[in-house]
Amino acid sequence: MQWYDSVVPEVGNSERSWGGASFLLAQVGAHAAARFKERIAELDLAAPQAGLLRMIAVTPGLSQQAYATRLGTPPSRFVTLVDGLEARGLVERRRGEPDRRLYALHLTEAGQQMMRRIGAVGRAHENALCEALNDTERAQLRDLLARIAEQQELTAGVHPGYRPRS
Amino acid sequence: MQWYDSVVPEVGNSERSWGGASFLLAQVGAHAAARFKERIAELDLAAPQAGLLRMIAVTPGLSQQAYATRLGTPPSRFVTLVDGLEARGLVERRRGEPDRRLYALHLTEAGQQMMRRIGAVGRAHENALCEALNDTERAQLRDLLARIAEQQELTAGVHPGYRPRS
DNA sequence: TATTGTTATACTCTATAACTATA
DNA sequence: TATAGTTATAGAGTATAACAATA
Repeated sequence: MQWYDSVVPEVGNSERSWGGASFLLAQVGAHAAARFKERIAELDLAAPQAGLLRMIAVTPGLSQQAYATRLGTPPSRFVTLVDGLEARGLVERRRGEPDRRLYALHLTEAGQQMMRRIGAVGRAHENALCEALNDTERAQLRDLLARIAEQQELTAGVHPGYRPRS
Repeated sequence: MQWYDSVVPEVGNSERSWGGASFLLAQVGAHAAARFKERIAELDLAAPQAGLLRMIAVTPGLSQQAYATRLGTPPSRFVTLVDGLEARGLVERRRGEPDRRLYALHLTEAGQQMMRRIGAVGRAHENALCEALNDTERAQLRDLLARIAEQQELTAGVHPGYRPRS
């Protein structure tokens, strides 16, 4: 008998679906996101900002449109996101050459420093979240989740929260 | 080399934290929630409504306050949630006896029928989401997630989305 | 005329706090 | 005076669509 079975011993199959992998995934996933949001807020960042910083760090110099397309974000929302990072001096808009319609995005020095702090936050978060599992089990979990992600055609490193909700 | 490693081969440790279990959990968890939202929308329900219906099905007859406390939801939001379900004839408010300040919540006949349809949706959702895994692996995944949930002190069957965001 | 980026606006969801009724 | 539930209102976050600049 598992923990997630024990609480609803008397109900039928329909209610029991809450003990399935899909509900646990949504539940624990939302918990993970909430805890990360708390930690990243201490750097005065929102989670989507941290995700964008990381994407720029990994693949710098693309146009705003290119990043927005990769993330699945509507342009107007993406502009707001970049505005916040640029106002804090973490990201730089460099006018396109020769096509002056586009802006290539780059991390500033401060932005690269921020990425290192985000990395530290991420590692602390990972450890706190997986405290119940040993190293072998964590690897097992990563493997199972990665296989689901691949089969569901999720893009590595891109959180679905960037996509429109409708 | 895993799928989630292969995409960012050249970057440092800070950016690599996106391949950790915690990011995969948030990512796949958000995906699971989004897919469930789509499916449940075909029954003209929002996900939080389905979760509340299920809680009432499992433990009927409590006061609104009791449910709201269990879910961690502010009273005003809870009222809105119940209003929607009552207007559709899925949930019934029964005036408290003898304390006429409370309303005990029960599923109507239509509400119980709806729970069966939700159960079918949930099973289809589970199968689609876990298509990449065989039965043994699904059990493994449930076990790992349930251990994290327990250590993180999550309440079984209660999605963190009911809690205030601040 | 098409494309990149921006701004204006409206909509959805939710939290805070004031309010009503019962105790 | 305290508690259960409700209503009013404001705020955050986000999408739609119109717009300006450049090609």
